[in-house]
Amino acid sequence: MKRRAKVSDVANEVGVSVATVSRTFNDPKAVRDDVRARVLAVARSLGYSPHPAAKALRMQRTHIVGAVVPTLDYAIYARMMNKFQERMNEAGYMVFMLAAGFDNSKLYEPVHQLISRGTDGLLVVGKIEDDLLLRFLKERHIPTVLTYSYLPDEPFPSVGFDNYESMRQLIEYLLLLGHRDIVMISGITRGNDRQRSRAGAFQDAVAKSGIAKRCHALERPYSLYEGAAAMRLIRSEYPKTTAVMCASDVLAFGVLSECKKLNIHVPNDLVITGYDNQDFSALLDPPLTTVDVPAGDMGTQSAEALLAAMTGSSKVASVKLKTNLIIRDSTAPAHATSPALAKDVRG
Amino acid sequence: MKRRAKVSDVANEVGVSVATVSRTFNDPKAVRDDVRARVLAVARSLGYSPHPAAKALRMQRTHIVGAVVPTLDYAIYARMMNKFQERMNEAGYMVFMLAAGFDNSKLYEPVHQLISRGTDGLLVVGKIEDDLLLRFLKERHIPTVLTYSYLPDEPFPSVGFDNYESMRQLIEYLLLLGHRDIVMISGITRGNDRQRSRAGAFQDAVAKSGIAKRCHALERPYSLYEGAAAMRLIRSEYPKTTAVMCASDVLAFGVLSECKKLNIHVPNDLVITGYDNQDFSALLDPPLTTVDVPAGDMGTQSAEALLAAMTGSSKVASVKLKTNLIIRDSTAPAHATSPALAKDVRG
DNA sequence: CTGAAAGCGCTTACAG
DNA sequence: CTGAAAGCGCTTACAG
Repeated sequence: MKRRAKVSDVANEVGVSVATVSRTFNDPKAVRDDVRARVLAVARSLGYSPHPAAKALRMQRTHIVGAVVPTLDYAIYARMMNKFQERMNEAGYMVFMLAAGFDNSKLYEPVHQLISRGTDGLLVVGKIEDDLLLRFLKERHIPTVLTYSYLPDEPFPSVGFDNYESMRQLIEYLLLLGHRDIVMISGITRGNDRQRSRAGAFQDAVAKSGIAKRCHALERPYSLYEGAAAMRLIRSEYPKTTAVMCASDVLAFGVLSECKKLNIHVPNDLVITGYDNQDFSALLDPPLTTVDVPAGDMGTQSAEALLAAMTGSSKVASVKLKTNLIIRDSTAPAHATSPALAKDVRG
Repeated sequence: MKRRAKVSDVANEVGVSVATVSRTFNDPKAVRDDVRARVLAVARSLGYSPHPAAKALRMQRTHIVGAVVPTLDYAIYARMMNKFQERMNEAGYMVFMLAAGFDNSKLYEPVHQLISRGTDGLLVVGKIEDDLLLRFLKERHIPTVLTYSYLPDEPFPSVGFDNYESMRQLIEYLLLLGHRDIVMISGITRGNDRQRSRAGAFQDAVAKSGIAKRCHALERPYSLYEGAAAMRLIRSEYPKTTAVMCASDVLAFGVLSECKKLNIHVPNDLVITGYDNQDFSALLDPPLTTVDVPAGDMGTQSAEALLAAMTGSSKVASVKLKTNLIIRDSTAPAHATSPALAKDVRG
């Protein structure tokens, strides 16, 4: 079994001190050109790379960051994390991903463990609603960036979009199309600021329009089957409903598939909207009106922000990303509205 | 800023040596009951946890493992990794995930880097087809487990299923239904033993049935749009096709959505099959015949195998997991076949 | 049952 | 430009 090469192995073979070997890598211009060249050559031939634990111990930096996401089993997070990792790797960092569930009020235990294992920085999806964790991060001065939501008033910089505003726009569009009996299916709002913002946008808009009594809000876990089940409930409990707004494309997919079973025609009998603009959404039948979310961008820019926070000099600014309302046939104004109106909204 | 507590902080406050503090955690019965209690209490109040880098340096074990998956952006891998992580965390390990693409012949560079960063063990999706990496893992004696494919002849233990056999069964079923003009759309086979096995099962089966000339195989990256595009090609190039077999549900979803656009009725005009049994597959219209893959199980059992490989005593046995043929309406024998025949195949 | 001391592999202030 | 030495925080063989 071949032992891992260490600085002293390289130093011995070249005939210099370990200090010189170390400098070759960490402060190259401090060592004479020909010596550096010889060290590099030997290091290469021995397959030397610095022992990460030794380096981390000495430098008090692990070059590891933690990323707290609700789950990996959701395309948007997966895509975001792919990009985040890519950028962090480029910068010499490794990323520990922690799938911690959707409730950010119970983050202390898992995240504390993550940090105890040694991380230089932290990325968290959404607002941290766990005071214990908030205090811990502050005390220990852990560089932290929030992502997914744009949260200018939080104690940490954030890279994300405006969940409230994007949902509000979508609702305005449905109101413009003439819908007044609307049901929203959001995700579980406890410990989840994104879902709360989206559900809140709905409540506010229907209240403002004086149609709160005709509208209803449901909370369901993200899943196709929950979407389908919710649709059955809507059909029996709120039969006058003309529009179902889902806070995720996955829920909308479930609703749509149930409509097919129930022989409810979309969009003629019922209009459906989603959120996320997943790949499949354009290929559903009918294609889904939804909100496009810049997952990849968010990953890259979150990495940028975290790197800045870790170098630590100046305060890192939050970044507000744009969403796009994508109007497709699942809300096509079948009879109710004129093409002119639809065009007006699109523009 | 609160400094992180270390052994000497605890030792000082309790009035014992660092050795005793260390023993309290690593060899509790070697320290007197009352002393241990006092140490524990102080450690707790100081929020002490051993510095991971120091511990790793001293023990020459990081308690970190690497997991090499093609991408996180695929439900099956995500679900598998969720379970793998869960089990590894329980056992005191952290998991570094590396999204390394689908071509396992180009794994050396990224995996070498991963290992240089310090990992006690390695999980790899599929067969490693990179000789450089194979040699490196052997030389350094890195405990390694392969997953996804059951590979009894590889130099490392594997936890997975039989891609060839499961696809063969599906083809037999289509042949039994009377299909003779069949197109398979597989993923890219280069550096991917799973796709090669599935494509190989197809080639062998149609050759054996003497219908190779009437059948065709396409290779496409995993994506909805590639599936849709492939369907357009099938329609124009192979118009006699009565069955399209896809090596993933995602491709099948794309094919199905294109059929809808082209006014091809499934299953009456064309029969479609997938592979993976993703959540959405049962909710497509029509629901998709596919192969159910035990993603969660695979994750847990891979963790078990890797833990065993790292304790290292005995040789770890490979585990063969079962797949299930799930027959749904996308292959409903519309006119061609009798219910009796279908029943026969299901049983 | 307990403590003093060595050493894991690295980096860097200090002296030359 | 280079080297000897200290020290990052831990664990454990050794001595008592």
